[in-house]
Amino acid sequence: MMGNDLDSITGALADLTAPAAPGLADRIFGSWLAAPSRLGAAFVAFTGAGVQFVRSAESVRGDAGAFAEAYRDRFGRPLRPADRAPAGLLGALRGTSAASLQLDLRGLSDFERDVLTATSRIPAGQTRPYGWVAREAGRPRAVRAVGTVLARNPVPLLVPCHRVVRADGLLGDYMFGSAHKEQLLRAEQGNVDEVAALARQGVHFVGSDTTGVVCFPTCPHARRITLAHRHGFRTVGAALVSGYRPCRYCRPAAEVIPAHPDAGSDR
DNA sequence: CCCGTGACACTCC
DNA sequence: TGGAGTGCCACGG
Repeated sequence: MMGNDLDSITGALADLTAPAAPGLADRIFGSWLAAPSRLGAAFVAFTGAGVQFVRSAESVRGDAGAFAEAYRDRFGRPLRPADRAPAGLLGALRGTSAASLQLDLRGLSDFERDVLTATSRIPAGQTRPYGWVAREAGRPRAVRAVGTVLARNPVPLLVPCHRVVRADGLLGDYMFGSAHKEQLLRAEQGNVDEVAALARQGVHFVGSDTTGVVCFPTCPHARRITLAHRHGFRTVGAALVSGYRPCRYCRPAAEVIPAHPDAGSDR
């Protein structure tokens, strides 16, 4: 923690000089600062309710003005320099402590929030396909819409959209470029090369014949299956047919298989 | 309100 | 086997 007496004093003074409700100031402007992240310097905008907007400095050519302009385009308010960072922000940007950081996601649609929430549940170093996020968000067929939402993720790095990948094993696109997507996954100890090698063989799921559980290849359970007991599958269905059940941790398939054959002629 | 637009997925040759 | 074609859904103009 970085608290000290000076911080306490200046914080108390700020409270005295700014007696208005924080919600009022939030309606007039947002606060911004620059901070180190796993993608180099990053610009961060926030309100009293939490972090609202994050962009790598590189993506705006290191121009804080361009960042503020992008913020204004999106949130309709100007930015003002902050004197201190929200609790937990620096650790979260660094990827060391992802917990206890408040996000201000007001203004997003329910669908967008659900997509970001599902995405934030993907552990570091692991990946899930877009279809998985769609299912976890409660709209199993809104796969393309998930991509649209993530392309506009207001808080990349904090909501780890770089962990959402294509079902065919390719990493897919990324707001800051797919090279950075790969870089982030490697930094998180993701088994990027192993997954790619499996995908080239048509394997997208891995099961253990001792536990009868089938996982995504990035699942920690999958990664500790010894070679002798490891079986690859192209689809979850193929694994189920072989008597495997989906891992309850990485959930490569819905617990209850929907399988409503004729649901096309509704309404 | 219709239409075009995607960080996708699945099916066929 | 992989690339084109088609289906998909949420949004914005």
